[in-house]
Amino acid sequence: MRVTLKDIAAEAGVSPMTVSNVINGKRARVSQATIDRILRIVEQRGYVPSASARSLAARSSRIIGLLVPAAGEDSLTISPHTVEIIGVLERELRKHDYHLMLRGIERIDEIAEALRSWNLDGAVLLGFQDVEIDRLGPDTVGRVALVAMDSYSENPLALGVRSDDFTGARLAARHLLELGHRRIAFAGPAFFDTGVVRQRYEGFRRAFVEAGAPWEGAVVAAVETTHAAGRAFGHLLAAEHPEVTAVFTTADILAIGVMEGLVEAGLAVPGDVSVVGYDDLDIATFVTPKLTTVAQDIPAKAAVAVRLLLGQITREEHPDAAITLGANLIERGTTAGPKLE
Amino acid sequence: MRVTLKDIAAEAGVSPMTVSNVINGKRARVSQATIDRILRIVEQRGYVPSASARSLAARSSRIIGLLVPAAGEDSLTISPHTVEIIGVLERELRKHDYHLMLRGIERIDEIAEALRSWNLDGAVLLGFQDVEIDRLGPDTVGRVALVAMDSYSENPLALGVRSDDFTGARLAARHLLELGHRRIAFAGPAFFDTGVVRQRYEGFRRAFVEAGAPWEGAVVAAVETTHAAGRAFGHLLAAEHPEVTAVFTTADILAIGVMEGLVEAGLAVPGDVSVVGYDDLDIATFVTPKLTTVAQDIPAKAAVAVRLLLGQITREEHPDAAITLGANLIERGTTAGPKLE
DNA sequence: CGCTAAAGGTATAGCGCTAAACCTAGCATG
DNA sequence: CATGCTAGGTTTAGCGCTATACCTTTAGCG
Repeated sequence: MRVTLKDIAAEAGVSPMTVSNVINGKRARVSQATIDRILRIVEQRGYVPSASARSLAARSSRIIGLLVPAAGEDSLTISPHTVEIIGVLERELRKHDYHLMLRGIERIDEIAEALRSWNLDGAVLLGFQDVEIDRLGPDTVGRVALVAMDSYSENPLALGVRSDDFTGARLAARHLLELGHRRIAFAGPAFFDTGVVRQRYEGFRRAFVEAGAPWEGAVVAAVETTHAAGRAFGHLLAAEHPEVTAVFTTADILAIGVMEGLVEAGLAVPGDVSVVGYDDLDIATFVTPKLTTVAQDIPAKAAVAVRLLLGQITREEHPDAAITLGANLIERGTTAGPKLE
Repeated sequence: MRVTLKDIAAEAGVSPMTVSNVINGKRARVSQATIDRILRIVEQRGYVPSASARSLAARSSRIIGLLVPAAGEDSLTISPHTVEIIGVLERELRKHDYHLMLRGIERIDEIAEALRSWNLDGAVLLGFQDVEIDRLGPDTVGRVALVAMDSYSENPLALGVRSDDFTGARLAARHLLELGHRRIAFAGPAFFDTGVVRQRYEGFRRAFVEAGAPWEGAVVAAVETTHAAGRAFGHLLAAEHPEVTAVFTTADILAIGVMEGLVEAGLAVPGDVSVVGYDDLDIATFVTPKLTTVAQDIPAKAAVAVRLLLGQITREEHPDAAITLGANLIERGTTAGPKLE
């Protein structure tokens, strides 16, 4: 049989409530002698509190949900970028004695279900579109602390944490423009009207304005964030857009696909076409030449998410709203001046 | 206030127990009319059962722990290989209405704590050493279903699921030997005496025996499974082992590091030195030339883990013990015959 | 001396659910 | 007619914990 609070209490000769208080650190009204005695017995008997009983009685689970979109039969698409976030989230939460529950979300209303079923104290939304986050209402969310990674949604129920995508893209585009490129492609997933991609798109445009470069030089393409789609886009560029001398992509994996596609089509990187990625994942340095890319501080992003989450949970106040971290360009080997004709 | 079973019961004019039975699919002794009425009300009121109350009353949480070693201040080291596993685990478990709780383990006895605190129905051990798994006793584990990924531990409390590492390494080594290589390096983490690495090491040796090649030709080195360590090893090989014409590594990331190190030292891959990786991750095709590597069916591995887990949970029987899946060699561009002198 | 306040607890009443045992009406059966 | 069986439920008694309110004893103080 399980060792319970009652057992400890009986052995220590106090009421269960006192043991509960000691274990939960509410020691103001307990004598030091009693505290020591209880802790010794707890240790000895290997008592571990029942989390379910706690959640039930205290109406708080100390679980944070990690909610990730799951497309039907597919398993979760966890990008390398996401993995790093998960690792840091777990560590930070564990430090504060919270637990992480991973849950794939197929339909958006499963969010509410997940939150209520487990009495989650909070949740991190990872990889949702802004439109989906916009849809969250007070009825679904309740009094749960919510943080949305890489979101620009204005929904006050889910605080956004993101790096400065506008600036990141602007720096990348400026870099290409300064190198002398004028016909530049923008390749990213098809959500130009909202969120992260929108920001990067706008940053990209801004650089053109700032450089006084004609916007007609830009080729904007919707390309899925996969290696395969990037490769196909590389082929397409080579075949149908010979005037393009540089490509900005919204993800390293996409950039690497594009590189491969271009090379297969007989073009050199950066000799004929320059390529810029986004995220500065490890893989950026695995390709030859090494990928020029925009770096964001992913561990910091995750740490901020936890801070925001716990801020909402412990103080009842709703903290300062969305937080935006920096982004900067890492120049490596895939960018150079355009070929002189 | 939360909508509870009682509320539903009151509205439907039945006892809470009947509602409970209907919701849990134990409908044998309930009339169809009552079932329909209850389900309609549940739907209408948006009733979501409280998981904590359930766990407490039923002594079963429907949570599976995903336990991963966490080295102190570092965040979880989740390799790309691991990520894929996590995604599949989540999907398979969700299908069966189980949930996944991610937990970093710093000291081995935290496993017991995690299991008991949340009343876990089972757990997947990901990334532990065989020696650690060997140490798990019935007292720590209790009646919890345990599956250890990539383990060769004989501990009957934690069923191993792995691919055939012996054969994988044997195929890789045979490939190199058949190409004519005789001075071959084996590079892998320093756990030669146990588990996965042991199997691969033995498979590697076996290939030498089978080919009638002199074992003196082998150079066995302990190299951490990181890009940086691989790169350093590449340098070392070039400087101190010019006789070596091929390298077998226990991980793609390591192989990629070695490639980079060799190239930096002025050697060509595969012109001067052939390289073989392990896992066939996406990154294996990102490098130039593309990496020859040993592939394992990772989704299948995860699916088997879930099957084993649920088998233990639902039927009380302990299933058939460890399961080993296949492994096969993917020949790409990093292997060729040794240079003729 | 009477009163207050602090220290150090305890008692009560759930949290929301489920396992297990029990109940009852209605019908068939020998 | 006594009996058993079945369908369709209900009752009881917790699971292990915590929030809240309450109760003593002792010392301090004017």
